[in-house]
Amino acid sequence: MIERLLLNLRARDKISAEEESALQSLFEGSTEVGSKTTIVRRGDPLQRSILLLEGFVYRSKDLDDGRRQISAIHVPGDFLDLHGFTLKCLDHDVVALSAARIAFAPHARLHHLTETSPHLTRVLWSLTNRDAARHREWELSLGARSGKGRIASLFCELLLRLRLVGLAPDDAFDLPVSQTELGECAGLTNVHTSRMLKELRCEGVVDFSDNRVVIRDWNALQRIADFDPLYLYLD
Amino acid sequence: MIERLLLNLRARDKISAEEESALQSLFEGSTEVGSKTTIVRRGDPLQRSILLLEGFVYRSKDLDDGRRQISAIHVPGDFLDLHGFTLKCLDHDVVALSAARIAFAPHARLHHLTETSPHLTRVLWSLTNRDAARHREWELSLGARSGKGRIASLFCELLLRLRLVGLAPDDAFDLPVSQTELGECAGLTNVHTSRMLKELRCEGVVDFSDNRVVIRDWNALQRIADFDPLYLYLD
DNA sequence: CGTTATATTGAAGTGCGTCAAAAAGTGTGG
DNA sequence: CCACACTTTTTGACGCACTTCAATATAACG
Repeated sequence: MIERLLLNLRARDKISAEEESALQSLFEGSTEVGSKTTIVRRGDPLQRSILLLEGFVYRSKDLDDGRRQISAIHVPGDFLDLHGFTLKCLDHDVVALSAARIAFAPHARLHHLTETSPHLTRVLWSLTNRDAARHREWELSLGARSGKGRIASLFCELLLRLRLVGLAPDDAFDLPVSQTELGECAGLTNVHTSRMLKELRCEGVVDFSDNRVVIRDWNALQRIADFDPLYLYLD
Repeated sequence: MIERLLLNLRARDKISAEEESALQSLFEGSTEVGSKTTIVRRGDPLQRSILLLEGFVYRSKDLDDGRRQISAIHVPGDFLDLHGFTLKCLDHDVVALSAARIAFAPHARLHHLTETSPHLTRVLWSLTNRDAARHREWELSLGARSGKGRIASLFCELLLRLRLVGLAPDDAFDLPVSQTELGECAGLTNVHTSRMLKELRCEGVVDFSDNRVVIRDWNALQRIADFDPLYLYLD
């Protein structure tokens, strides 16, 4: 069940067999949620953290004028709200992009883990720090990259993250987002997102259609994004 | 020496007297660094984390075309690179905005702390999670707020953070940044930053000049920013 | 087969960038 | 104290990336 989480963790740290089973026992049974379900609501008190097993999920924040910003996209093997363990509530919503399967880690068990395994505590801490690193890269995108560059950068990031958990064996992967949602990641309107995707497609760089990203020219995509994977801490 | 750090921590958690001295003993002697000094360079291997005692510091990332994005501003009492303890190196630079005084926490001591105090470990973990929450809010700013709103939002955030550590007793505070640097926080050019500041000044909302922010109409500033302090987790 | 989401395209508007020059401030050495 | 160089701020004119509005097309679905 936690294989993909382990792939994530082992990209940076050694996890022993005993530690693996300690992690395993963090979780109680898994659940299915439907597409567009709000999994965690901003401000709600939290008693558990959630691991994404299958499907795609985003974090988002809203402004009063109706504008919305997606601040992260989560792929299988990601914790959705591990930061909620120390923060007690979230400053943002967590919403399913697609149908998803999730597992719960009660905060009491996480607490017990921090009391008994300093190493695993550091490993989980590190996971939330990698979340933050991706937030910083998105700040760079939103503040400094062109529209096309933001989309290219997002595709580069997702390819590497999905490849790590075995969901992008060749240079292609499923991505169940509408162009509107993609625009909400990139700080663009759906209209402009559509235009930028068309350009990327016509230039033979990347093709996004039918909820699937097919990368045709990885070097060109990285160049357009000015992509440097250091921030993903995948070694 | 760590009074301001403690103010930060105690905004969310109880810290006992023994814990206070455990935190105290994390640090070895303090140092002065000059304005514009790069304190930590992206990619460098790290053996210690740094606490900001006095002065202002930012985190920044660059693109090849010369554009730069500041992803965070740090105020006294902030850890600059506590995330470096688990990440081993940073994905961004850490640079002094003004002359600054810093103290060092060797990673060996942080490691020891995680082995001996689960509670303090969770408390420090929480600090990095609050960093990430600010990153998310900046993503919202950069992706969805207008130029004026981004600047207003930044001023709102800094007021509350500085007030917490006693550096904004009334609705005003020192902020040693140029308009170019302010623009690099907000994803704006120095020219447009200047125009937005002029508007805010002429509307009687906030006055930024001589490296000092004077808030004239706190309600209007919050309204322009669509500011909600939940993400600062100050309770 | 209609009904509703999503994607595409066009035309026009605007917030912000770019370029350039002037004005104001800051520091240095004489 | 002034003279000088340098940085920062301000202002104007113009251009462009992206938005807005609106219509059409395409796909998804009961």
